[in-house]
Amino acid sequence: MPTHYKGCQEAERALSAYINLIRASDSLVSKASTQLEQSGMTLGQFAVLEALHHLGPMCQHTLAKKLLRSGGNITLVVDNLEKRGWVRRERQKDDRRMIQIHLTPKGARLIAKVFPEHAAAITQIMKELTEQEQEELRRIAGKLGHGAENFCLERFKKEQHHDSDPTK
Amino acid sequence: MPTHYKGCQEAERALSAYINLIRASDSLVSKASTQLEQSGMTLGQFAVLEALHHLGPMCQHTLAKKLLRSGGNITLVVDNLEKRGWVRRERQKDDRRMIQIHLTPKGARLIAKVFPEHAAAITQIMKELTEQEQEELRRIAGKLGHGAENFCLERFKKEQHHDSDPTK
DNA sequence: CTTGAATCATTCAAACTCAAACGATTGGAT
DNA sequence: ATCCAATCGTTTGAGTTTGAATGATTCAAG
Repeated sequence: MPTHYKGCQEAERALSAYINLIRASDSLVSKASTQLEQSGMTLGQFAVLEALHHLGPMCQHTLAKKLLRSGGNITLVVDNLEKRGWVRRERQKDDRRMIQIHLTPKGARLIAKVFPEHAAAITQIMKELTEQEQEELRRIAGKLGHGAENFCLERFKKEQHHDSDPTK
Repeated sequence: MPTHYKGCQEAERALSAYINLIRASDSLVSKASTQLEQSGMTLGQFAVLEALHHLGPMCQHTLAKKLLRSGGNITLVVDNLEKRGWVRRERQKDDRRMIQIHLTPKGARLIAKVFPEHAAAITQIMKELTEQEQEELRRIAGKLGHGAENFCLERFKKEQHHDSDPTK
């Protein structure tokens, strides 16, 4: 019996989980991106629109933290969203360093239509797992991505359970 | 009670799992990349070296399929690995369309040193989960990334348990 | 043998991402 | 009031990835 048998088992278990996790994520991101392309938007653009939709206007720095992206990245995504007329920049009066990003009516209509579609697509894909497996996946993956707050879900629940009023 | 309550619950469960999965994956990839940077290589470069290390020489097309990357991407990664003297291209005689990628002795020494380090780092990160959680994660994520074969793990196990002979 | 489809690698343009450098603005310390 | 550090958004350069176009090679059908 090799002296390092236990370490072996441990590494096997960890690496198996690691690889399967990343492959599953890649697979899902790929499917989600394809689905969103039909609506003419990027996954990154969707993420920004969704954050604004569920959390209201916010500055780019906050967006970057929420979405775990670099500031430069947010600048680019917001640029593209602005070109399409889905968001607008609004310099804050009290602190002119910040720029609040607002959904335009056009952008609000779009995300209000696309989000349920996207949610339905994800829900459909997740049907490959049982309810218990989904719960377990949520719990276990949550432990690994610890810093991550489920910001969008919090609001999503409220919105669905007792229709939140859209008047900011 | 809203009529769509059940669909709601379903979507909540699916989206929670989806988001946590992607965040966990991002977090792990980020940590893994940082760890590999110390060895002076990219995650993509590591993946290619690791595949060659555990599966032996293969052509770029096979690499692309194994690693779920585009052909153009593999060309670039192999270019960079070749510049560093870690792999060499060898045109096949029987089918001159294919180019087999071989580890150079230098590359073989490198991956033989780096892989255990990287495996140890992943193992360490995964300690945030219990053994049972790792098993569950492997199983559940495996269902989602279904097309994905655990090619490297298969060989990794053999190698560790009864030192496979390196003579191709 | 010749033609045409299929396979494989390369190249190129486009998009996305990050990190670092930069300029503008703010707020606190002196 | 002035200076200095911190914060915020933008720009730039480098790296990664994809998909489409291209060229080389193989194989099978006629």
